[in-house]
Amino acid sequence: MNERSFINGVLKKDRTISSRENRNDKYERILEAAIKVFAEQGFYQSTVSQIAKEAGVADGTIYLYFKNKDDILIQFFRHKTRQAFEGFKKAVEEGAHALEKLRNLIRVHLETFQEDRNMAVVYQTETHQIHRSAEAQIKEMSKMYLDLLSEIIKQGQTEGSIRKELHLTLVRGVMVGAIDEVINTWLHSRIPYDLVAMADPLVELLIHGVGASRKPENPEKANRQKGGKR
Amino acid sequence: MNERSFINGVLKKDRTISSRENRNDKYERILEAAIKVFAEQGFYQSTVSQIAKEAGVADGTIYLYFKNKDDILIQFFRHKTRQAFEGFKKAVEEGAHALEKLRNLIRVHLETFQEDRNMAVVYQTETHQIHRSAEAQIKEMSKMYLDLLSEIIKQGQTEGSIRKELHLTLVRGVMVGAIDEVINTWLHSRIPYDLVAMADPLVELLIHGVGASRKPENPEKANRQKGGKR
Amino acid sequence: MNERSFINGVLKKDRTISSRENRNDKYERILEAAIKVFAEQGFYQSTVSQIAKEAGVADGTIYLYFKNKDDILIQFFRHKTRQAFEGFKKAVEEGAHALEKLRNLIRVHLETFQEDRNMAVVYQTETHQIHRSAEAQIKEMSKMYLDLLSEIIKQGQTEGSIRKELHLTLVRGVMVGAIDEVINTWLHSRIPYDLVAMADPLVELLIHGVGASRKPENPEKANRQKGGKR
Amino acid sequence: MNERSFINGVLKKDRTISSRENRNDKYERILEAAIKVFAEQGFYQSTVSQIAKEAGVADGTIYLYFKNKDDILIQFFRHKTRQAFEGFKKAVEEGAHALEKLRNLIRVHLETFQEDRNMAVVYQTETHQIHRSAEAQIKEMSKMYLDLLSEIIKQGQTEGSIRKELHLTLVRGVMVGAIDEVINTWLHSRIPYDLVAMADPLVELLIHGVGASRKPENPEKANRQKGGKR
DNA sequence: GATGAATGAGAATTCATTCAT
DNA sequence: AATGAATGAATTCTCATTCAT
Repeated sequence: MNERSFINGVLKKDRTISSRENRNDKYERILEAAIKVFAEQGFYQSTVSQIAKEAGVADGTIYLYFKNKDDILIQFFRHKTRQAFEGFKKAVEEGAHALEKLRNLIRVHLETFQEDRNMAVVYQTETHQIHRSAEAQIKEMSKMYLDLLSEIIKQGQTEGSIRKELHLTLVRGVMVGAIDEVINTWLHSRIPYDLVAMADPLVELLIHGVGASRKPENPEKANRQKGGKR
Repeated sequence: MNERSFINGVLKKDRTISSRENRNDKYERILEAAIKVFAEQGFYQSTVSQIAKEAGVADGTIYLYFKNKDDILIQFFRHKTRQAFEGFKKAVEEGAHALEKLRNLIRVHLETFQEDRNMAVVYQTETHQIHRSAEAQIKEMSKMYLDLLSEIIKQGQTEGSIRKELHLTLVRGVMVGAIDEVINTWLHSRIPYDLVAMADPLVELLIHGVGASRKPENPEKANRQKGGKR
Repeated sequence: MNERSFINGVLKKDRTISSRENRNDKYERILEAAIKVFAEQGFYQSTVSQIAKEAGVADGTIYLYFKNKDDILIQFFRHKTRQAFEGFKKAVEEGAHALEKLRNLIRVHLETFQEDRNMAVVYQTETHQIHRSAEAQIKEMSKMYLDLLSEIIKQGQTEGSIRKELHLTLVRGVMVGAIDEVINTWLHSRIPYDLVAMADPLVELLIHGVGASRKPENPEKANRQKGGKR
Repeated sequence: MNERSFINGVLKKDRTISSRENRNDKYERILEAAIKVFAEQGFYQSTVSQIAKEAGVADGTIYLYFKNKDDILIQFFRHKTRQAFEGFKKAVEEGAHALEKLRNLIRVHLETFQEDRNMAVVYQTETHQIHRSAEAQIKEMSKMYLDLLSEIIKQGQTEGSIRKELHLTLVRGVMVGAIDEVINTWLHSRIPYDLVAMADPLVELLIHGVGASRKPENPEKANRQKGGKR
């Protein structure tokens, strides 16, 4: 940090931060409250009043920070989620090869969702809705995640750790679905357990499959897939 | 019974059947209309009036066949879905060994959802939403599917086609998630393609995994995690 | 009864009665059912369907015998009630002098209402409503009763058994109100008792008042009323 | 506190009061409007929209002050009516002996109802209707009034101004009924007259009865009642 | 005459959003 | 900026009445 940026830092702190932090603070508070309420009741069954109450602000105050109710969900995907994804990206970058990257990704993903259960619920719930105002954000988010995975898979195929003949989209789908469902199972489980502990077994499963033998048990099928004779 | 009354009898029968069929017909018509509307707009954004219009009946008629709006969703899960699951069950029974059963299950599942896109959308969407009233049905449905899968997996482990050391819940979760996501991808895809064609590659992937290497070089470790250094 | 009318009677019985009685029968059944339902829930909270069910007929059948829901109430006042009043009139006629007539009236009134509790409830409840379609009937009914009383009172004043200086309307009002309230008390009482037994004490009270002393306890007031020293 | 903030303080106070008054004001306004509408059309034939219009507020505003339509009626009995009854109680307390108390009660009662005709109509009408939700309030109200009367009657019997042998419930019933009917007659009369003027004649009538002679005109009856030979 | 499915007008109630303070 | 009372459009649901069978 050079002098300049140091001063800026101080000044910012002095001047703006207090008010900006207040602003941010209220924005965050409302967003957090909304996520909690959404997680408990679902988006459509939640009312703006409930969110306001949970956030400790007046109903009208919500509209100083969000355009409307839909906008809260949009911002959730834009900020909360994007923020999470920055973490994902970083974790991936820290992996040396594809499989390590995959493992890192899944680990942080599970960690992040375990740490913020409400976020996890809202994410899992509202992501499956179509035809909504937050659609664009969801798609964008989804794309970010898929792109992240795509890169890993492609790298794995280049490196030889992932079978080259597999169709990218399918592999990606299986991975996404599997991760999703592991989280869902955890969310709906009556008895609490450590979600992150599922990361490594999950990765192992994705890589080696459930099959007991490496050889396709069924030659015809294997031919059909052209994935068999290895 | 003279000829006259015999004819009357027949006519009456005709009338009765047609009217009974009408009744059934209307129930089905409304349910089908509702599914269409739900698929297009989501449950909460759909109005009873829209459903009535789509079904070609008056608003009040809906309430002759369904207790309230929620009940329509409940009946969807109770009837439409249960019906589909009967098909799943039969397909599974027709399989000789575990892997064949799995393949059969996934095939009919994809077939069924491909054939009734609206049903697929509503199923995928509303299953992930919070529906206090339909919760019981969704849980029951979900359980049926999971039980079906559990049986297959256990059989596979007995038969030796599925690794014995894998945790049932995790395997099941990965399978369910993968299938779900394959359907979701298909539903959201802009370019239409044959969903059923995904069945065999999907099964292959689930069984053999994405990994290129034959065996986990270190069985125990591989299972646990640390399966990387090969 | 001459021969002619005897034959008529028989014929009527033979020919018409069966169908007319059926007709009458259903009319009565519906009316009775309606009164029961009205008594239990009040006019506005009762539905035509409930009445139909109680009467054991289809909803639509109601409209073959009554113009609409309001009409049922109107007919209640027109028939059930008029019928009761015929009995009242007869009882009054059987009295020799005014006080006996009064006693007779009150006795039959209480008897009739005790015998048909539902009728009593509906009568007491719906009579106090204003602004309804049955208004005309209620007024007519009410007038009949008031006229009956008026005649008795006037006769009593002529006979010397009722103070001449009392205002007819007031006396009538007090009598009507007192009877009404005695019935109401009985209707709302948790412990059942014989309503008719109240008749004589009630009459006694109306005639002699609650006061213990012969003379008005308060001369001035007595003067004001000119009803005191007798 | 400087002058400025002092002024602000005052202003705030002003504002607060005015706003609090507004709040109260609106509650009262809606309640008053509702009573007017109920008086004109009866509870069940009145719509919330009509009340809102009469009160000059939006439909939704009603629900800021009342839980639902029923609640308006409940509050009517809880507030408007209780308020009236406080006045009754006070008037009774001001009477020296039983008969004076009775006269006072009846006078204020008639006064109060004459002054607020709508209240009188709603009271007389809805008290006799079946209102599941308002039942408790009506009962409570009714009990207050009956208790007031009971005390007076018992005192009168102690004092010797009311015949000891009379049954409390009957006496009370006759009084309540008579008062009720006097009010009803006034409410339904086409030609307007002074209701309060009925108070004294009514009391006189209740005390001395309608009978011209103090002696029971009919010995048997008198014996039966055991109210005769005094 | 009898039925009861169908209708649709009408009512209560909710709630996102606005705006005066 | 913050408030929260007020709004009124929108939605669900009921039920008297009709009418084809």
